[in-house]
Amino acid sequence: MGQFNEQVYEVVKQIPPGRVASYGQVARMIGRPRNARFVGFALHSNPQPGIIPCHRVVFKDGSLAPGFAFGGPEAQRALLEQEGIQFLDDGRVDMEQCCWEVY
DNA sequence: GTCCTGACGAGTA
DNA sequence: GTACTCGCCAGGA
Repeated sequence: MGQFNEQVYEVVKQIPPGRVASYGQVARMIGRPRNARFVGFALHSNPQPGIIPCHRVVFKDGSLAPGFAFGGPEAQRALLEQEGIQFLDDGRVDMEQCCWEVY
């Protein structure tokens, strides 16, 4: 595996509870602003169970991929709600309040 | 070994 | 405002 995936995991692992990050944001953090695609692909390809909170990585819009792998979008929504993430009426994450800020 | 596809995002037409 | 294309890397067939 290339370091790209490792970097992705490293960043995603650092997302604190109650916060979400977009694929593009993660991609930008690892120095690959155009690799947002592969951020999601990396998580899909090699999700370390219990280490990588994939559910905290969402679209820039705040919504998730159509074919999620947790067991349905409902499962993810439940997980995010448990962490205190607020959902909009559209069923999207409130990126305005929950977007992960890098220190 | 080569070709194709894949959890995105931003720009252009 | 909507639709389409390009960019980028890695893994599977």
